[in-house]
Amino acid sequence: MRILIVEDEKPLREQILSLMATEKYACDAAADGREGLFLGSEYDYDLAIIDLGLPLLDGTQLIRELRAKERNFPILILTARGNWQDKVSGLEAGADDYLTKPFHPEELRARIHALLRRASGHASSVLRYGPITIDTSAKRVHRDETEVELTSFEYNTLTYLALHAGKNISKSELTEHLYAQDYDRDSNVIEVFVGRLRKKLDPDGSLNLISTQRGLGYRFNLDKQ
Amino acid sequence: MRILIVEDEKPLREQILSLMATEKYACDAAADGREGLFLGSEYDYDLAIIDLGLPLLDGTQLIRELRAKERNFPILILTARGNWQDKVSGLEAGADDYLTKPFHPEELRARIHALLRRASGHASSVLRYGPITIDTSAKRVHRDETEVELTSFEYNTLTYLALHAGKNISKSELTEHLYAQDYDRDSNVIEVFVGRLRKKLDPDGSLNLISTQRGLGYRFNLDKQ
DNA sequence: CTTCAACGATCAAAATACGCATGGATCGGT
DNA sequence: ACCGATCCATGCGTATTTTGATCGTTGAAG
Repeated sequence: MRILIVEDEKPLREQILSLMATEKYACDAAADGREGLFLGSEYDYDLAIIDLGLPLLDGTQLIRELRAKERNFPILILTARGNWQDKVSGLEAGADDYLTKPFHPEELRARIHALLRRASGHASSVLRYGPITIDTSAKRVHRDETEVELTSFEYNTLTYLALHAGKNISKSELTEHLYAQDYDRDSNVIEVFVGRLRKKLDPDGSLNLISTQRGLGYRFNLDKQ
Repeated sequence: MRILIVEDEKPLREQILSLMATEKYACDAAADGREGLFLGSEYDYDLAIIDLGLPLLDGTQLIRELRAKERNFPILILTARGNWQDKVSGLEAGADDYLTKPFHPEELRARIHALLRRASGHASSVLRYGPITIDTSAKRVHRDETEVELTSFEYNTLTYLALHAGKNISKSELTEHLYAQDYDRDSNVIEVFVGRLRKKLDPDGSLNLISTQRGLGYRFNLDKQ
């Protein structure tokens, strides 16, 4: 999952970044509205966290411009306590949720979870695909009642593929969503991780868990239940 | 739009109901959790507003049971001021948003807007041409319910032709769009790929899927639906 | 009606690109 | 410094793409 953070106050920005890091999300950060607009236009994020009070380009305006450009990822706005008018204008501009500063880190974590979950059209935090079960809040994976130990990259790769079950996901889409900015493209990390996932989750290939569409990408083949 | 309201305090319930009425939403109201569960299981709502502190069946539990029954409409929860733990557990149970009581009516209106917009924001990426179906986000092609496996060049050729259905597309236009830089002209790759597409998608020629305009190019013959 | 030339279709072989497994290097946390 | 996680380089096997040769079609001219 790749997340954009637009926050001008450095301490808060750093705090959010480190929180996101513990969650193993790939993050890009911008310190003002204009930079945020640039990044948000450039990349396809899974979520954006935007402070409404921003230099150079107001948060509300930033959201409007992003939405005008068909950027449809969920947006969580941060507002100073007390002025609900801000929240309302932000939501009307196209944000999906808000959080009042100061906030409890745990709450931010929960809101982000909820937004990402909702954006992928899944209500419950446990995803079930036949014998494969992914608990996104505990970040644990089971196959037929027995837990499968995954590293965080293996987990992220699996989740991204599973959330787009049935779709062909290109390797570049995967790297874009699993890694932060500028990543060396000519590497075969993705192939390695897909290989590991197959070995761990479907050693004998009987599930045909992840199939490769040569030249197009990978596809997660189990239906959500 | 049909909305479910589960709120035990009558004055607040009435207030929400009248607010919804001004928005022209169709509403059902329940005064306790059990009634809410009954209504929520029975009908397919577009959104639910649920107070967390409910008699007979706790709000969090109610949400969990609804989600377990595959009720995937967005849920907005109402909580008493101050205890963010409630919100968190509600969101983890499968809610999408919350509002702290007391709230400003204007704000409730905005949140509901945002949720409904998000829920319906599923722009279909499926192109349908009679029996031929192209899912551009999954990069998969079907003819009459059965999937047709295409290689990436076959897929690209098909999509370009389909997106310009009814028009004559010259071979040079195709090469220009399918290949990066100037491509060796005296080659018959395009003919080969058109041939493959015809064979895979319309083996007996009954659809007249792609006709050739001698000297002009090719034409995709099905109308978009 | 036949002939001819230009164009397109088809096929199979050759060239290429792509993905996979493997093992070792490097990174990062404890 | 250690250990596991992640990343990278290599070579191999194979699906895909490309090519070139051949054959079929078309439409116009003779």
